[in-house]
Amino acid sequence: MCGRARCTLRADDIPRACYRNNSSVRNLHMDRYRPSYNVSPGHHLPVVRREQGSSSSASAAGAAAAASESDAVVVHCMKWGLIPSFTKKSDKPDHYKMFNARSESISEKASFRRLIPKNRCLVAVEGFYEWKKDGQKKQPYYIHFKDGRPLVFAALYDAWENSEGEILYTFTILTTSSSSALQWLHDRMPVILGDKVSTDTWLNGSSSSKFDNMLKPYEETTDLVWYPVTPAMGKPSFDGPECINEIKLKIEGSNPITKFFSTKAAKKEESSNLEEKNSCAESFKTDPPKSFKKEPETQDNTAFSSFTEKGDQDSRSNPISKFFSTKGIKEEESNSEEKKSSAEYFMTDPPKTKSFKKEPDTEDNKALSFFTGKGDQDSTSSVVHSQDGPAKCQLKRDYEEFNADLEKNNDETSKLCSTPARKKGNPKDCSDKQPTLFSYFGKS
DNA sequence: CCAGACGTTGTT
DNA sequence: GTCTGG
DNA sequence: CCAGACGTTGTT
DNA sequence: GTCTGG
Repeated sequence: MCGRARCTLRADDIPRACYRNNSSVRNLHMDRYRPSYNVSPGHHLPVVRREQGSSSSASAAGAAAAASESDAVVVHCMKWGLIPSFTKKSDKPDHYKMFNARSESISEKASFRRLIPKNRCLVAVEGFYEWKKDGQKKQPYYIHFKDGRPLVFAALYDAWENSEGEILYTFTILTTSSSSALQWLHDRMPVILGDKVSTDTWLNGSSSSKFDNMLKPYEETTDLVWYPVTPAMGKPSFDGPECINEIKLKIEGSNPITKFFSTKAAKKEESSNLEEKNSCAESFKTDPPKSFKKEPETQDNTAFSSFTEKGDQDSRSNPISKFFSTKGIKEEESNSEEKKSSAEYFMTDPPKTKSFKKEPDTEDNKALSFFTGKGDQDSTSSVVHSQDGPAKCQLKRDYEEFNADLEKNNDETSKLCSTPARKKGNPKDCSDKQPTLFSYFGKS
């Protein structure tokens, strides 16, 4: 499923995130956008949809753009949680009813089928959250791309006129079965479109035969990663960078001896687990050894400071054993060496923890500070750092610089902007396996 | 014909 | 709006 | 999705 | 457990 996400992207970065590199872009209702580390249904998010009015007038000022109408898109801020247009005006909109749409059945469901021809859109986010159940306990994980590039979800939107005559735009995110790598966490995941071709196919209203084969679990096992985060973010009002701070999971057994053995067992198991390929694995792969040899980091707790509450940190009950139960596929041997140490770096937390806490909605200024992507970028890329070493570090730097440039050049062109064409290799190559900045910024 | 539904997730 | 059920 | 409430009478 | 609220 997908019921919670992080979107702190700058408005200006959204078209690019959705591979709309050349098209002219118009913004709509973007003043309603509030970047957040904890977005849930009922909140606004920017989506990218085709400029729908008759194609002709699209270029309000698109002189220079000269983009073909067919390429014109709108970054339109809508509420997450579909409210079909046929909803009775008297009804109170329930955004939690249809915040997801099973991709396998959108062509059969009355509420979604009607949207397929002309109401497709894309949703870009930095990552999303998924809860792993452990009996009564639920441990949230943050899932994102290793290189920090935004995820692009396939979505459908609709417009509904409420009793006050206002038109409410809402959208639903398509889901599919989980990739083999994420199966252990959850059986459903959002449909992730990983390259320009697929986003084009989805946006351009191609027939079912064309798109149904891309509404599939994202299986590029090397670029999606994850790690456990504070259970405190389960509270919808808990917002800020601390939502994505990696935490350590506590081992269940209290007996040291038990711990010892379970840890060993864990290492063995993990290493052979398929999950291992994803840096995700490192989250727990490294945990057992860490908690074993080191102290639990009280730092975690400090991260919570922003949200009063009591000891949410009791997440310690998370049994490592749960990982063993995963039906991972056996594969390679352990190489936990480097990965292990890597996890250590994660704990360095994002700078602006303080500024964000509480009242994330206050004003745009605050939001803008996030757009710069300075602080939070670190935590995200830490994974990159640890996993892939120098090479990826470079990427990260490039990415940041790129963003910096963007900020300088595009800040004032939010209304209508067209990005210069950047000829690059075909996007498909890049998006596979080892996504690079080229794959992200490149265009066909 | 009219009336009523139109959804997903998770859990059991 | 559109489809299903009665 | 998760979090949090889950109630009435009577009095001020 | 179940429903409401965010």
